[in-house]
Amino acid sequence: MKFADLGLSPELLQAVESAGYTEPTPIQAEAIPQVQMMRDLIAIAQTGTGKTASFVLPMIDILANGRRRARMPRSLILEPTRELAMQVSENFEKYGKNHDLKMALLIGGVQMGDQVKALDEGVDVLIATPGRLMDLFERGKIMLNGCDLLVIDEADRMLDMGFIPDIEFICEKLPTPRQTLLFSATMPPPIKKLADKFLDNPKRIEVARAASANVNIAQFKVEISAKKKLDALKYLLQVDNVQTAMIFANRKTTVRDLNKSLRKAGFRSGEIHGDMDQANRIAELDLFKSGEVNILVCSDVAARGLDIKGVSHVFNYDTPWHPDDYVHRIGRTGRAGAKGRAITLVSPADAEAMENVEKLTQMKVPPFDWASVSPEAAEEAAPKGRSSRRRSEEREEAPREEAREERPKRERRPRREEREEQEEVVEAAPRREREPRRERVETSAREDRRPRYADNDPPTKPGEWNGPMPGFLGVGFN
DNA sequence: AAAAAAT
Repeated sequence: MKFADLGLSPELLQAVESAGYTEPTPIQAEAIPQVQMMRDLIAIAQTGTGKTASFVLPMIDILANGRRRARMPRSLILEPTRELAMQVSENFEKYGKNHDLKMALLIGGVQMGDQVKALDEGVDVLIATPGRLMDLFERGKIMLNGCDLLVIDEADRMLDMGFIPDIEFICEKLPTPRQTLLFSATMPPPIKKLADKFLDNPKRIEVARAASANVNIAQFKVEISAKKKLDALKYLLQVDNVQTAMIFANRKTTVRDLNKSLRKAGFRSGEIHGDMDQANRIAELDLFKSGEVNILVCSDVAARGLDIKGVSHVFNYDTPWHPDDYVHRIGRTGRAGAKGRAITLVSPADAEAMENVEKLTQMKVPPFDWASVSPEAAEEAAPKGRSSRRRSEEREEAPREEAREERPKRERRPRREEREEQEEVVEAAPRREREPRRERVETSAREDRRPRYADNDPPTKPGEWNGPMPGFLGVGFN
């Protein structure tokens, strides 16, 4: 099957080809003909399956016929987050470059002026997050009665975020008959209900089982105490051939603190979470995409759908509360057939969440194989000032005492305490020692952002390895 | 328990 077999217009095919694609993904091959036939569609698909192009491509051809009118958009795409909306608009630009189509990106956190101006001039497609769309609608800036093609993307995520009432409100303002396409990774009952109410005899397609993890992603866990997570992470960032990594944490405060610590330690890291203003979110994402920053510390704002090329690693600094999010997070790597690695730091507080992840994915995540670390890399990354031999002796003799000595004396506010301890560890390493590592990461990131072990890395299987992790990290939860 | 989304 080739894109050329799908009955897309020559202009569109040219754009697809110049973007470097010749073969549609399974969801594209299934969905595109349905959209072309103007059928309603329920597509159950994970992100990273080529879902976006499966509606963007046929929409471009549909919208090529007909004319836009002021304030009356002809089609609407709803996205749960601003970043996803931006990404879809980039897709429209890429694939619509040979067409005279106008779009408006309606998201919060940015000035309304340009959005209103675009609406006044008339657009073919609106790409929006619900909040800003509702806002503009209530201000009388948009008429939705000419909008007879609707895409609800990431419907289950919209549900999680409490957008269903907004979506129902919007659907009621749209004309009938119209064509409605609904994309969702899962089909919880409220989404089913939404589909029954607003879709007409939809064709249902399903490409990958929900929560099935990509075989190109090698997954590992590191069981470790909460206070050693930072050390373990910094160590892994150096010894696991990390080119480009996204590091997820459960809390925005953790994201901030972690990025600070990593930068202090000389890593080129950035951060993204929902408390940052939109300009900063965009700027950080751009730095990461350009490679200027090769480590992005993120909240779950970045867990779903973001398609960034060449992410070699996903780290879960915390195990996500909701097991679905685990699948989404690790799906930021191993994209488009590339191999990726996903490493989750599991403290006792994370243990239950990890069990839920393993239940959901029906797979045991194997322990990280410390024996796979090359001795040179291990030596370079280990804390300075002690020989590796001495470290292993310490591990045998008195790991707990050592940990206790370093601990600040306050006992009553454990969260503060943990943070202070992290800072201390960072300060302990002499500045001079950190420089070479920085150089090394920079050059490798510029040359090739994809992981190097593409061929010899085995897919994840329940691991047999039960050996020790480096002495300074201790073993297991201790 | 968190995060996201309009101001």
